[in-house]
This record gives sequence, C-alpha cells and structure tokens, in this order.
Amino acid sequence: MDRRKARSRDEIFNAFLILLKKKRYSNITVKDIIDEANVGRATFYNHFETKDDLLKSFCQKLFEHIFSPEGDCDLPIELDMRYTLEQRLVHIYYHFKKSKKDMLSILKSEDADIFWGIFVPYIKKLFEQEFLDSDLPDNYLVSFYAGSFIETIKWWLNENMATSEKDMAEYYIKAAKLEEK
Amino acid sequence: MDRRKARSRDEIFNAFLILLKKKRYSNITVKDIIDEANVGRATFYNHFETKDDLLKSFCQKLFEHIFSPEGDCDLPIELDMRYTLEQRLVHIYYHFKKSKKDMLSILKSEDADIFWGIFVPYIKKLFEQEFLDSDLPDNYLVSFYAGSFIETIKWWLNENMATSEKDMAEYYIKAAKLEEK
DNA sequence: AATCTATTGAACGCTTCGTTCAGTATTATG
DNA sequence: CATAATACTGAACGAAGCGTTCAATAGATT
Repeated sequence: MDRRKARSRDEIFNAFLILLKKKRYSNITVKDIIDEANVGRATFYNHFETKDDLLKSFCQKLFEHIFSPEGDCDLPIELDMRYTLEQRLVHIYYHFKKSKKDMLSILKSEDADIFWGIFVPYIKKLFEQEFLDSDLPDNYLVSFYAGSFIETIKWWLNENMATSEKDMAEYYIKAAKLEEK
Repeated sequence: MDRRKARSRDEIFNAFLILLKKKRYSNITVKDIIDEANVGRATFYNHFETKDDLLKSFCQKLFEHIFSPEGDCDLPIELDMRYTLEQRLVHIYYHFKKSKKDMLSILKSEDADIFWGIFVPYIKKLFEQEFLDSDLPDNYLVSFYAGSFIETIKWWLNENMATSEKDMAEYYIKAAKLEEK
C-alpha cells in the first residue's frame, strides 16, 4: 500500500483515539477528526465512508488485536498457554488491562454501548466451543456466558481494574460455577 | 395536567413507536415524528428537549411498566406471586412477551444497544437483593447475573420468543446453576 | 366570561454532512 | 531519472437537521 495512504489512515485513527478520550463519540465531528489528524476533508472521505465506518474499522482493529489467537502477543509464557478456559479468560483480561488507558476512555464513555455492541460477537466466539454437554440450547448458553462475561468486564472497568487478571478469571469461574469437578 | 398537553404527548409517543417499527432510531428525524404525530414543531420542543430526551422518556415509560411491582398487572394469579426468583423471572418474561410486537421491533433494531443500555439498571435492581451469601463482591455478582439475563433475553427475541416464559426461567436457573438446595 | 396555557407553522441562523474539482505533492515503476 | 499513477489539499457547494422565536389561534380551567 502507498505509504501516504497508510500514513493518513494512521493519523486518522490516532486523532480519533485522542478525541475519544476528550469527548463522547456522538459529539465528535468529522471536522474535529481532520483537524486533529492534520488531514484534508477529502482525504477523510477517501478512506472512510462515514464517521460510523471509521468507528467500525477502529473497533475491528482494536478487538482483532485482543483476540488474535497467537502472534504479536507478549504475554508472560505461563499465561500464554491458553488451553483451559481459565487461561483463555486470563488472556483476554490481560489484553484489556494492557490497553487500559485506551479501553477505559472508550468503554466507559457515554456512547460505550456502540463499542460493546461490536464487541459481543468476538466474545461469543470465545465461548462457542465450550459447554456442548448441556441439555440447554447451545446458543442459549453462548449468550448466557457472553453476557455475563461482558457485564463483569464493565464492572472491572468501573473498579478501575483493581482486581488482577487471575482473580478476575477465578471470580468468573466461581460465579458461573464452572469448577472442573 | 391540561388535556391538550397529555394528548400531544401521547401522539408523540405513539408516532415514535410507529416510526421505530419502520426505521432505526438514528435515522428518525424530528420532522418525521411531528409529521407522524400531526403536531407542530414548536409543540415537540415544548415537550422534549431533544430526540434523545424523547427516547429516554419513552424507555422509562416502557420499562417502568414492565418492572412495576404490582398494580395494573393482569398476570394469571399463579404467576403473580413473585416470591421466588423463578417466579420473578417469569414475571419479567411475561411482560416482555406481552409487549412482544413493540419489543421485537425496538430491541432487535440496529440501534438496539441504546435501548438495552437504558434497560440494564432496571435488571440490576432485580438482582440486587439476591446472592448476598457469596464471597465474591456483591456488585460483581449483580453484573454477572444482569449481563447473562439480558443477553439471554436477546437470544429469546432472536428465536421469536418461541420458548415459554416458564421454560425461560428454568433455562436461566439451570444455566446459572441456581437450583434451590 | 375571563384568564391562563398549549398549539401552530413559517422563518431564521447555525452546524454538520458528504461531494466536487482543479491544483499540488508524493510514490511506485520501468 | 523520467513518467505515470496515486494521494492529498482545501475551498466551495447544496442538502439536511437542528433548536429557537414569535405572533396568531384555539382550547382548557375556574
């Protein structure tokens, strides 16, 4: 890809993040973004169709990084073997905490619902292969666990992530009563 | 209250509901609303500060009705004694199903996140007095249960509410492993 | 009957949107 | 290096919505 294009894209993403820390999504205008990014108006619309389109790309980038199965993950080794559910949970929590400063401002904003909405499918994927031994409908359980997981992450954010990742995973498994026998 | 005022208010709420069934919230303009409601522009702004303000009032009315502890509730008697958690759950499910046609169009829309966001505090109140016997933080559990409850209601809506209220309550208690004893 | 209150709808200024275009700068390529 | 292709610029534009104002009208309340 053309260097210029990549650069502009980065600038816009960057500006968007900076603005999200200052004000809520719905109050950010395209003019705000291009001013902060030092980019022409036409350039913005050359990259993204609308502001919502930018949001979507932005979240995808953010979440894909968090949920990337391997790759550029600098997790301590013992946390990186995500075989048990607990370990996989810790992995997610870890990434959340790592992006704490970004996450906090985005996911606690007044418009946070928009972000969480985009977040849900990723979480569901996390639970999809589990819990097939129940007599409840599969999708029901996926919804059940995804919902509780997300809402407890919100709790975590509101507590300023004071609880450790390991404790969070323990909490979750205890609350959901998922102890391996 | 002046009859005229009440009437205008009703007309606006009504028009809003009709429009919500046709298009997503963010695409509804104030002009749409006043046209549908047959009401002057100034009248709208005499009642509500903004479109968001209308949404808020609208949801409050909707949810307060659902969560009203007693009163104008025509539930079959055996469902109306909401002493156990199960019975209280059934009560909520019942009201959801009763407002099915409204709920479906609103809560499955693309902007549904906005509505669910307003919905969460009500659900949390439902769980607040429960589960104080755990060694997990109280608020953590409230978040846990509220999150799973809401997400499973979404599942229910997506299945067109094919499952009965009683089964839904059973599902929930089973998934959360809340069997008494 | 007299007073108070709500509705009306056109008009206004303002903000934001998304597009266009001609001119300029940067990059990839051969 | 020369050339073609691509990207950026920024002003300008029309369209859409917003929220407000006001004088005139109609309806409630006592």
